[in-house]
Amino acid sequence: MTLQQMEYIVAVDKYRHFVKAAESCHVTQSTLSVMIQKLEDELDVQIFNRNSHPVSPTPIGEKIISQAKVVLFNVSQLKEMILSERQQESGEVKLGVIPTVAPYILPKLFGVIAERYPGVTLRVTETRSASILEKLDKAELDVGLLATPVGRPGLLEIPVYYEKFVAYISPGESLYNREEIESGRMPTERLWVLQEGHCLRNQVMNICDQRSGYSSIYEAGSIDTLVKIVDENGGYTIIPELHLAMLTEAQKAHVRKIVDPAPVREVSLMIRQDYVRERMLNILAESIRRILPEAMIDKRLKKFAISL
Amino acid sequence: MTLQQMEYIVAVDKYRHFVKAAESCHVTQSTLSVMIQKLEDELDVQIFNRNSHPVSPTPIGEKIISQAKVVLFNVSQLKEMILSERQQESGEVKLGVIPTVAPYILPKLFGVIAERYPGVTLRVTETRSASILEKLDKAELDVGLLATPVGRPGLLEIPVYYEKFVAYISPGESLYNREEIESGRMPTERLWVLQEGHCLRNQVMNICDQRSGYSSIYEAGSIDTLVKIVDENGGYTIIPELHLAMLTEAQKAHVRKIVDPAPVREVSLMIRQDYVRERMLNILAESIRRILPEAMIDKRLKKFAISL
DNA sequence: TCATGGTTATTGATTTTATCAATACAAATA
DNA sequence: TATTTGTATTGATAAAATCAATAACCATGA
Repeated sequence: MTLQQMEYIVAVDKYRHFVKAAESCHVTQSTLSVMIQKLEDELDVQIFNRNSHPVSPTPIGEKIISQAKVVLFNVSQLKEMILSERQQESGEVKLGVIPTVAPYILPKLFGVIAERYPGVTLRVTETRSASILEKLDKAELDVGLLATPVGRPGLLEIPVYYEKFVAYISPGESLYNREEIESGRMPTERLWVLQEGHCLRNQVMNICDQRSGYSSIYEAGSIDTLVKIVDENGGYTIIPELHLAMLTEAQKAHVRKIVDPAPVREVSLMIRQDYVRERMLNILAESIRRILPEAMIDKRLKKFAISL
Repeated sequence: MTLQQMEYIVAVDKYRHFVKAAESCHVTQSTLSVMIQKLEDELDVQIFNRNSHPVSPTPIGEKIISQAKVVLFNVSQLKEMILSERQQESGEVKLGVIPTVAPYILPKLFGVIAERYPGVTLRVTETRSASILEKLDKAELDVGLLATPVGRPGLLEIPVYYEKFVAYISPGESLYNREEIESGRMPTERLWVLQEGHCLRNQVMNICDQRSGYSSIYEAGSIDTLVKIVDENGGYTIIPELHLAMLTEAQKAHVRKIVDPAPVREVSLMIRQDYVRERMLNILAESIRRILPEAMIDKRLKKFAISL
């Protein structure tokens, strides 16, 4: 029993005439005759009555034809579904990602997208929050991936994951001896932070003890550099959870959990309010989440999230 | 796109392994590989990701597989439907038919049944009502076809059609000059009727004017004979509508409508109350009705029906 | 880095199937 | 009885599915 045979019996039922039905199927009448007989043999039922003029389906043939139509309908649905999916799952997306997220997400994201959505082309710009927001405004970017909430008029935020912060401490520091560090007990005197303009800098400022004045005068350009500075010069810094994977075993020993409360940043996809490719957004969100550990997607972390 | 290919992708999705899936489909792994690639080429989508281990469907592949399952389910439904229909539409039926119905129904009934329900074998006995009822009681017959209502305990009646009576009058009779004859104006003096035992005899008695005494002393064994008797000896008789088709053109001129009210007999299928093959009954009823003019199936005639 | 085992892809030969053109056959019509 | 209209049959051919063998790929542990 084949789809082709089903098309043939549906055609003969429609035209009540083998020759006309054969034409409509773009085959000869003999093909139709043979194939329908074959089907009748296989199912061991007579579908058509060739004695009556014009040819007509038997009672059971009518039921077979009607079910065959259901089958063919679902096949056509399948094909249409593919067309519509492909349409929605293809095209170029201009994505802006902030530097303190990019190194943890992008390398795998390209692979996942290429593998799962071969029709999608990512065109990524790594740049700081302010620049991403501006470019979204000007529609120079389709989507941004950055720390939120931002609350910018005309733009929408779609939270994707929540990332905890940890402290990276030089063995010389007094904090080093604690197993965990309470958020309120982090002096800013020996703190290294990113350059002005990185949103992570502001977040770090929020975490640390505001009573003490800032005295660390060196500002780094990337988390990697920050860590190296601490290694060389002592002091401490605050780094996002995902950076742990990039530390050596020796460096991991310098990491301390921050608690009470554990600071968390919310990372979201951002789009213009008039962005219409909802499906593309889902693809991005799904693909990013696929890269991350389950726990980081948990919305319950949101309550600890800090803003700029 | 073939059903076979759909089975293949469903199997690969199930086993996540080409070799195992191939086994389950009773083909080699190379066949599966080639066929699935062919399907992917035709649809121009990647259904599976062969890089991941174990092999896994792409997002669109998942949708395709799930729709393919729907199609395959439809096909299996079709096959099961055929099995169940064939079961219900086959077997032998012992049918009893009264003599004043048999000649009009049976010749075509055999043809219709053979053509539309090749699995059904009719075994027909032509005999009078009382004998049919008896044999139904003793389960020597499965179904009876006779004039109703009978109202016999343990038996069910399923009305199939309604047949008018007409008068067949010798040109010598005074009634012959009327275009139509009122039921009440039919004297029994010159009336020929069937032998005792034919239910039609009783029905005719009911139609005719009861005030006059019966004087016709000859009783015929069949409608055909009755008509010939009238042709040869004068007088008149009453015959069922379906007999008209058996008259010559000359004889048809001797036919007069009976009106006010037009007498009608109800013809029904009868079965034992415990008869279980409901489907077979429908087949018989449908096939009989297929033989008759539309008008005779009209239930509105029931109100004119006469009983024994 | 190199084998190794497990997995899928490729290939050429072979079998099976679908299709066609031509023609036979059957039924209805004139 | 011829004729027309329609379906079945048949033998040849083209297309396809399948197989066995083997290549290519890839993760993983030595």
